[in-house]
Amino acid sequence: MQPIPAGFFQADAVSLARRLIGAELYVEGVGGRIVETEAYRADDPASHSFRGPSPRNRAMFGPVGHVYVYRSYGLHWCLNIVCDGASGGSAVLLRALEPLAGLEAMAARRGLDDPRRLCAGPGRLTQALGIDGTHDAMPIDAPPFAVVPASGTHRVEHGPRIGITKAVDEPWRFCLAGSAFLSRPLRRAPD
DNA sequence: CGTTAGATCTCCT
DNA sequence: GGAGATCTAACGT
Repeated sequence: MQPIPAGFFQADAVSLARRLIGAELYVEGVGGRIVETEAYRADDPASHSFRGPSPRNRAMFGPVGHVYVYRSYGLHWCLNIVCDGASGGSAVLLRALEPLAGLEAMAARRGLDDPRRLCAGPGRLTQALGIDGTHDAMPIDAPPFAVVPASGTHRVEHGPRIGITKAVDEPWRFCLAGSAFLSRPLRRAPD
């Protein structure tokens, strides 16, 4: 696996969210292709960082290229990559993977074996890869994590984010066009 | 197909 | 006290 280019994560959340589509993510060799992301900017009312640092979100104000892992609705974990470190508070949420390696480990952790449902959603993705709060603030370009940049050509579509109640119209959800591994179909803007 | 309730963490008012 | 970047099972159509 080739290393991540220097400065890969040194970008604003929206451009990194787009660039991560088609890249690959592995944890202890288990993972696959990133097919769905969402951008959360520092000045974004929907972002956990909007009201400043707290014990939970402190990783969002730490080094670029580290992860922010938080507990969602009391029982799920969600994985973000911190970016745009100048002022802090900006990150990309990883929402879905196309499983490529370690399918058996994922199935065991998830309690099901349908590849389409193993990593189709932020909580499912972390469960399948064995990610929890112990990973919070770790660098994503070092073990147990590994990221491989996208290669070749592919089409990226974007639309509104999911599950939020603020800034609902910002089209900062990015998906690999035609992927069968999304958490939900993309709601496209009318022509 | 669709909608709903319940799991119970972290932060804000 | 209540909302939230979620998911699952259960139930109605």
